[in-house]
Amino acid sequence: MISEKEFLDGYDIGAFERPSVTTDVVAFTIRSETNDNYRQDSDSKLCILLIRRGEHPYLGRWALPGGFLQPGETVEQCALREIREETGVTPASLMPVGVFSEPGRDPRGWIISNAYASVLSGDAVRQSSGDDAADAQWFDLRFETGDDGLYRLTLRYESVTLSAILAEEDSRFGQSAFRVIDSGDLAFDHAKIIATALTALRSDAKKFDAIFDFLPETFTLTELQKVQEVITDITILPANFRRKIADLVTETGAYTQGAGHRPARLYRRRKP
Amino acid sequence: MISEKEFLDGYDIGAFERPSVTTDVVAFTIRSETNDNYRQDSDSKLCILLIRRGEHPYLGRWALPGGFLQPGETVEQCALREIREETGVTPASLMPVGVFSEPGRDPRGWIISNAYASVLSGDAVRQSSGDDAADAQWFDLRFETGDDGLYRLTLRYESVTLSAILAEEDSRFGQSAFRVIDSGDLAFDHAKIIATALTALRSDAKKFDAIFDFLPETFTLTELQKVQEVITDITILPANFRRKIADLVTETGAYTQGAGHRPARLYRRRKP
DNA sequence: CAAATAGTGTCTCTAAGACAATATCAC
DNA sequence: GTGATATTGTCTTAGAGACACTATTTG
Repeated sequence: MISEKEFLDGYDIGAFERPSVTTDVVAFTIRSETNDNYRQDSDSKLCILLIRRGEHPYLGRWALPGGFLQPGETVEQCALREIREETGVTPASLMPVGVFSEPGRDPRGWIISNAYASVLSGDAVRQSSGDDAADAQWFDLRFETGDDGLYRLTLRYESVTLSAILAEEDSRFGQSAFRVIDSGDLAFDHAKIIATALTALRSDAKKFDAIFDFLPETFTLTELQKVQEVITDITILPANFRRKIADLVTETGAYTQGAGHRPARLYRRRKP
Repeated sequence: MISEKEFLDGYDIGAFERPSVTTDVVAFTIRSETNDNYRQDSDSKLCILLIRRGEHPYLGRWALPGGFLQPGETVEQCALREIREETGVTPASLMPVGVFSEPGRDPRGWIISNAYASVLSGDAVRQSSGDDAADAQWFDLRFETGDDGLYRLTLRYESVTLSAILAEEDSRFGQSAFRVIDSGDLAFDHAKIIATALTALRSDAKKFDAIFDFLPETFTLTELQKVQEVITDITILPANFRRKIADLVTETGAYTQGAGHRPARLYRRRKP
């Protein structure tokens, strides 16, 4: 019998065929649209970051930011690195979405993807944009059910519109799985990844889990509520929302100014 | 500019270094202990399956069942295959636990693991046991917090006791992360995987998500309640439990027999 | 009948939802 | 004052938890 050291010295890790491992990130942010009424607060929209592919395969198509896992890093570190490279911002949160390993999902060969969702504060994104290449863009996102039970995912940036159709496969353990019926010109199986990530984000937002990360350090309760509503597509009465998050925030003592209406208290997330 | 076909024909997927990819499965079941009182119902315990390693590394130590991902299969299929190979049973559920990719977690080299939790009905396991090798055993499982905020994971099978110590790292998005302080003789980072899987199972059990899979097709409400209590370690009054699951089950019309006390209605899970 | 589990009715309390009312700024 | 948002109070209702009580079997 050989020792463990002898075994390891002689171990050939290349004896088995290995897949390539990538990480894809669905980076969410919320952007406000300027309003013509100086008194009215601006509208908000949920966006995700897409990259226009500069090489084969899917040359010229839009895809999620992502890349190959490198030796010495964890998949989480890889995801953070990708986001930083594309946006210059380190995301506040990184939420696992799932592993996508279906054979044939990448024409280059055996490639499995670890998908993460991350949330960037709209503020941070606005400040660090500019050095962006024109092939990285934030797309407005909509995700709706039709009468036929199918889901329609619509991504829009200026004149570019991508529209994918998906069917819900099954949804055990809180996680939904989707099947792509029409990829709507998105690269790879990224329509599926985006749908899965959004579903995960929505269920977290219901529990107030991810919503703080969309906002800067201090925020008003109305801003916070709007974040939740934009994500979940569910409106709730302000009085009730305030009661529910009361324990998760603390007052800063400061107020908003010059908004054309009554100023609002600024809050900060309370450490639990 | 070359075409996509030309690109793919010339693509060398081996140009980058790749990790090996494995799947590890935490297979749960519930076993009942025979009681000396003929009237009293048997006690139940939560168990997981461990395999005694027959080769380096960690030769002779206990480890989770698992194996390398093979070309042409998804990680979920790989997990199911591993469970089937070790138990002869196809699990009712397969729940993603996380990806473990920390450098150095496997002495053989760069190996990342996709962990799944699965639930087997105690019935099915009992029927198909016997052809088991002696190196696959069901261990009783306990997982408790101490006063110091550390967690103690205890696994026991006959005279073998494995006892690991873990610290909770952070717990965003409902998923807890643990750091191993003492692996308690478990192979690799499997103490961490087990702790993470159990935490995930517990939170699912609270929502009645996984508890049905522990039982055969038909069951009594008391059995169902006991399953939940064994997993979550939280007891609840029978009257209240019945109210809460009322919508998730249907009566079969049949009753239990010969239990030394009043017979119980048999129920079946209601398809939603 | 005794021991043990099966099953029901109902009270209380909390939290969610609905609604109404009041407060405060910029212009 | 007007238009907008901010903030609070309270009524109603749904559901969780606690308790007390009744029902049914086997030995």
